[in-house]
Amino acid sequence: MRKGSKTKYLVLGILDKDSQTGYGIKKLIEREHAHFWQESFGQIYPTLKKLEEDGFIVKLEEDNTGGRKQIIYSITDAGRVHLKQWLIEDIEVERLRYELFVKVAFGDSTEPEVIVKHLDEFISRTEKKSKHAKEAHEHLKQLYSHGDDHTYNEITSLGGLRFYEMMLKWARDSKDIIQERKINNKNK
Amino acid sequence: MRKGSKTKYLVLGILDKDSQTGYGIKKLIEREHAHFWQESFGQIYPTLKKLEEDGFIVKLEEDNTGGRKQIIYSITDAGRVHLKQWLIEDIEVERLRYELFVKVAFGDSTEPEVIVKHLDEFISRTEKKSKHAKEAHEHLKQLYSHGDDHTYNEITSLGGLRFYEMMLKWARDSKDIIQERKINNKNK
DNA sequence: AGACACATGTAAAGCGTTACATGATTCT
DNA sequence: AGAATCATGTAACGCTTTACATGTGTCT
Repeated sequence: MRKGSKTKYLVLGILDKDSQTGYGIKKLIEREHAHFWQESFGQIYPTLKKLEEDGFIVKLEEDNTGGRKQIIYSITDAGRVHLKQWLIEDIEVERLRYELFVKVAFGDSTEPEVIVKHLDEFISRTEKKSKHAKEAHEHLKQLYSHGDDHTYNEITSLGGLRFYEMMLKWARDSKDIIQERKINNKNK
Repeated sequence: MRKGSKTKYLVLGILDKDSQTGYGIKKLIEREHAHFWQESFGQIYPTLKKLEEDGFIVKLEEDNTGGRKQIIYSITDAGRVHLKQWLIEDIEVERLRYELFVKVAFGDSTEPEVIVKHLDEFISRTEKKSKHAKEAHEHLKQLYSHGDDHTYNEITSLGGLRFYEMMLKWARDSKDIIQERKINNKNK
């Protein structure tokens, strides 16, 4: 029941779709999985080394001849078996840490204006993410209607989109409640 | 710009509402902040020690006389200043790790039934949490209508509730999409 | 020329969970 | 009597981020 790192499965899952460099894996996680997962270079490169030692991936191409240093990795059959095995296992990690919620929960320890400011900043940050997620989701939906199936990406991007939209609505509603109860009614 | 641990602020924020034991702080985080934050004993007790050394909290009462060992901590003025300072600072941590999304995203590497099973299990886990969050939120709303103001707790619990409801709807919709596209249409 | 993105990798430091150790009280 | 909960605390281990080091290619 030990909760080991999931990094290797992220790497394996990505490589099962297409061969990639370590850098490419990192960028892909940022682009497609950022709503619900994140990894750093400091974890990806050592993981890649370890996965190769274990025979789960191989170096497909090492472009070192004068040009830019680049190592493209590819998944092996053993790697695919290992990934499939993990996909069947029960889910262990459901963890989220949102500092905004903590600060809002402690609102009574400061001025309402401080909390409203955090909510405003959150709203503008999240509006960008939401817009981005919407575009990505529309794109994937269109690919499907053109016969190019990315159903699982479409579903996860839908989750990201709905998450951002829900959070935006929550932040706006919360702002309204605080303003109504704590700011406009100060002359109570 | 270093992202230090937030544990001490959680502790301070909770103690600013009421004096507590370390155990009580842990339980309170589980009860009221679990939707968006979590802490372990292994972090709370050392943090309490450190906060006392720094003069941000004091031992209010040490019930050690024959009875059950218990240390109640209370926040100091210096602690309140420290907390208020942090509440003004910009938000640094917005991190979530949902293994379910990773597994769904890698759906093509396994059978659709495997993904549907994970979604089903997620739905039953989340239904419980959602129900619980709804009750907590209703309770806080009622307290307000009776003149007992817990606005900030009400807002954060609303966030938790909406999060679970959104996730439930997403999981159900996703299941439908997978069944329609991947399972019923196998005879394509 | 300078900024930025591509690309790989290591080391240090700190974060955080889990397991362990210990014991009292309350509930069934 | 036994299980669950209350209660405190430490140690080990592993996870994860951040900073650093280094260099190429592309765009303005």
